[in-house]
Amino acid sequence: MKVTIKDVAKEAKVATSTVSRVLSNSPRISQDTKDRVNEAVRKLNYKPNAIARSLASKSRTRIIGVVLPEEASDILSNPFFINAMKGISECVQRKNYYITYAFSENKEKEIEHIKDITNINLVDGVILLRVDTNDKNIEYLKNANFPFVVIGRPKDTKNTLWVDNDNFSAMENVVFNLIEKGYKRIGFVGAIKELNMSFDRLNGYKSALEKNNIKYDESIVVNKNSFNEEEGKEACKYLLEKNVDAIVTTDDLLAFGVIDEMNNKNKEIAVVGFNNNKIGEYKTPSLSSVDINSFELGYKAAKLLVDNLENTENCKTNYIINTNFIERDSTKHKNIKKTYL
Amino acid sequence: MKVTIKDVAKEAKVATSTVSRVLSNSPRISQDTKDRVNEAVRKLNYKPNAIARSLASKSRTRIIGVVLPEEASDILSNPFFINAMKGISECVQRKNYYITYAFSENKEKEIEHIKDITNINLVDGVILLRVDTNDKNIEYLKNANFPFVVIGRPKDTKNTLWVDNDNFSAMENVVFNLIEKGYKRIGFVGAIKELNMSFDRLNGYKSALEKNNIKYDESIVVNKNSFNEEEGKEACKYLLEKNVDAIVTTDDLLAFGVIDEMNNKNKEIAVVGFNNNKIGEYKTPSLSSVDINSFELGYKAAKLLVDNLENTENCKTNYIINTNFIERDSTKHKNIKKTYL
DNA sequence: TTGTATGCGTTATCAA
DNA sequence: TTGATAACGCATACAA
Repeated sequence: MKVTIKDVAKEAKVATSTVSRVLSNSPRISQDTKDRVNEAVRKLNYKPNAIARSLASKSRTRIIGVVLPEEASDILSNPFFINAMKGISECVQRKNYYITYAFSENKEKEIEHIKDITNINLVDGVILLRVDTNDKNIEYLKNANFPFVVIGRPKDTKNTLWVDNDNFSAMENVVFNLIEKGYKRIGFVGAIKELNMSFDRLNGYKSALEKNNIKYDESIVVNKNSFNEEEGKEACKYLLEKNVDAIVTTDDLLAFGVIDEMNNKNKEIAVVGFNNNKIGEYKTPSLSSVDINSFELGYKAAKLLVDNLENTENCKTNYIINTNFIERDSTKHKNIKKTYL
Repeated sequence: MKVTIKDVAKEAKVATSTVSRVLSNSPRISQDTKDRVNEAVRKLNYKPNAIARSLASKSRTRIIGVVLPEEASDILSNPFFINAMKGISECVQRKNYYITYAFSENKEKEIEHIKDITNINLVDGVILLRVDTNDKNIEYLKNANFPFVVIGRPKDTKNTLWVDNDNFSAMENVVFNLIEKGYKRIGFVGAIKELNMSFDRLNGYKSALEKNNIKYDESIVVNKNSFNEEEGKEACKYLLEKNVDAIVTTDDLLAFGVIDEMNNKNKEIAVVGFNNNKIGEYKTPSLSSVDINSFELGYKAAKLLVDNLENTENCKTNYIINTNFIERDSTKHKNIKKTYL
């Protein structure tokens, strides 16, 4: 039979409430009883029942729900998700919390799952790994007044907990870099405009051009419907006809397609991706990419949520995570000369 | 305020116990009250509190603990883990269960985590994603008499729930295939002998040789300490000196290293990996690999556990999952002629 | 500083 | 077929 707080109380010859207080480090307690109780705890190998504890303390389960977005294919090939989850896991363990998660087939199942885990009081808070411009999940959680944090910049930045890269600057920086290297006509390939991330990266692109007195040319900006190689190929085919000498993308998968098509057509242009996917190292040429520090994004998201859960006042409400531009062969062409500048 | 069973009882003008019975589909209940209660449930949008329910029903939380093994690097590059988790997630959702997991830094933290989640009654059962020949986790769970299932073949196959590929046959099949193609001298590269998987695959290799009257040569069997490219390179360097014309490995990461070294030395031998890592498609030559159906492994593991949790009698105690040998360029050499046979 | 009593939201037991 | 009421294991307000 499981050993309960009653057994410990009996063993230490105190009341259960005293045991409870010792375990929660209540200040008003004598060293003597503290020792006796701890001794009994050790002797009986007592572990508090998490469920009962949650119930008594008003449904604090110390469980965080992680919502994985529905794009199944992404999860496989995009290192963001797995790294973000590692970051979440790391933080959560430090704080003695737990994670629950589920893969959802589609957006409906996704929100059903959120409704489920929040309604039945399974989780204390929720982490959303992605945000749409018009995010139903956020809307629901806000309405239900349920604690949550999003990775990505939400519409309402003031009343939401969020963690994000500075996607604007990250892309601006990439384009600056290319311009410095001498690239003249830089195409843009994005996907899923609805994501704020897409929006920000496009604006970073525009800004870099503007600051370098290059006219923004809508005809070399392509927006696709999803992040995959096929879409990248199509975009590249189109852009090569427009005589670009470089293509920046908002995701490595798009960039992979771009590289394939470029090789196919025997062209040599600069290509940049986002997320620093491992596969990029194996491409020919190896792909230059922006590392978004997924681990850190996850870690800080979890931290933000837990801090706010435990400390209702004066907590931070967001973090901005640094990005790193990892340069590889796809942006190192010898035929481009600095003297062009 | 949250709506509880009391509110529903009041609304439907019945006792809380009646509401509870309706919700759990108790047979002895009149259609009339059933309707009234269901109506009240809908009207108030009542959702039972999972925590309270767990407590009252003797700590059945409907949460399954998934234990990710400590090799951090693996988790990133080995599609097995993420696919297995998708399988688990899929099954668990169908059965209305939940998952909790944590990444562990090392074996000690791993078992600490298991002790934690089992002791505090957070989970009803545990899924282990990997098994050592002398597995401390299994030992602990068995001793504690806590329900669990392992992916991989445990020592005590009779008293343990387990799901595994037929690793013996999978490797035997690969080697048979190579021999049929005309390869004469096939080297073997494995890692972490302690894993039963390693043991089985090596035996499959031996068996195929034997059945083809090829003498087993220990000098072309290499066992490394971990699954990574560097180890693969070293093994390849060694084996090339032994004049092998093919190398089978127990993991794609090892095979990647083999390919790199082989290209480095400008040799052309056959190479085979395991796990069907996406990156293998991008290698030159693209890597032939054994797909172990990770999704199915995870799915069946979860199914086995839940079935046994709910149905203490006459359940299955293991599943064998099929493998598929995916042939790519690394085993299609034109200079090897069938006539050699 | 410690003990008593009550409640958290269910399910289970026992009567009715 | 239903209703009261006692667990489930712990935390906490209140009393001592």
